[in-house]
Amino acid sequence: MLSRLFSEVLPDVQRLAADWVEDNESEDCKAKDGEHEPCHLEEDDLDEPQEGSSRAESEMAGDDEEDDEAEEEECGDENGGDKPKKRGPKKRKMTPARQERSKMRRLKANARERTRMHDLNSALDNLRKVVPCYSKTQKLSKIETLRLAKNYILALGEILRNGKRPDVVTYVQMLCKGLSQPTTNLVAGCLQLNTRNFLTEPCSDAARFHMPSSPFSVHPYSYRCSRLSSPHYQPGSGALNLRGHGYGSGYEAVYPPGGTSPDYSSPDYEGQHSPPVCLNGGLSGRQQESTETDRNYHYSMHYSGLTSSRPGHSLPFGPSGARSGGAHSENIPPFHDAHLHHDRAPPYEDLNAFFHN
DNA sequence: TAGGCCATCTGGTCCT
DNA sequence: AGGACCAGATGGCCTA
Repeated sequence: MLSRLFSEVLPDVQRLAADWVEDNESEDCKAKDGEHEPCHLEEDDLDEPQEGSSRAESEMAGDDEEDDEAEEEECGDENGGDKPKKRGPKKRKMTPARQERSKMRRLKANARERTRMHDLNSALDNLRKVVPCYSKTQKLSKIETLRLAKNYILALGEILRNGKRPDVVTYVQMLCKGLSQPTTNLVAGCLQLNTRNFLTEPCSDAARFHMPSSPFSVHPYSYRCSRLSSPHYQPGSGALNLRGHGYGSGYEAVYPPGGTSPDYSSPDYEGQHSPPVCLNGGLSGRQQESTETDRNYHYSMHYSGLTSSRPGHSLPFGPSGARSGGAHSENIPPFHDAHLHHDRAPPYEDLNAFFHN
């Protein structure tokens, strides 16, 4: 069943990411070697960089009529002196008509290229929607989308192979492998929301906010609980350093046992925007921590809002921070904006069931 | 202000 | 010949 599930849900992901899987290593090497080598323009190209006498234009102008013959003769005569003859296609004089045609061809080619890139971006958008942690406004970059998709496929494949749900930390590690620190925090933040009940006994709140189509149960407080009550969380430090306590010892170091609900009336809760985890161990003390912190906080917040938008699901606070008297950061996009992709496609229910076996 | 990301233009190459 | 694909160059925008 799961095989069918993946074949239905992930063909696009697989198709798009397959190349990435294959080329990942080579691309990294390419990047190290400096992939933006300046192109070596030939002297002829430098003469008229816009539309004058580039070699390609000369070649593209091959659809000209009879007058070309005479022009070619001229070109040949130019080299008839002491200088050795130039090899390669002979240059043709750019008549106004030829220039016009060349310009039109170029414009058409540009339009095609634009369309092609738009299609590619559209496909990438579709890919963003099926990988974990999707947001309309705070989109993953192209490269990070591909990396995450690759990891996601590998992780799902691993699940299929083993036939059992993975350890959450391992799962997160697999997803975040090779991702940049901001993306790692982003994904971890999203996943952490959903992994709360993966690890702890469901409480009444968890039952209330359970999302049936998510691979993990959702506890809207999970992120906040961990940040507020974890002994390892320090306001302003920016990170709960999972690595510092060892992955092996587990998530519970991050999530305090019992999962006590935070005191939402406490002013301490306000403004503590710390990233959920530090999977790569590189966030603490970095300059970026505050921004990534905010970003992750936004994601978690929106996700909570998403759950609240479901019929029969209520939230103690709204997307606009109703709990804090309606104060709402301007930077926070609409609450329904960010969510886990598992919240959409019916096949994910199967996956959800799989994770909750 | 530097760096990252992106869209676009452009020319080269390959394929039909 | 024309289209698809690719990669380099460039400039704009955004963020730390």
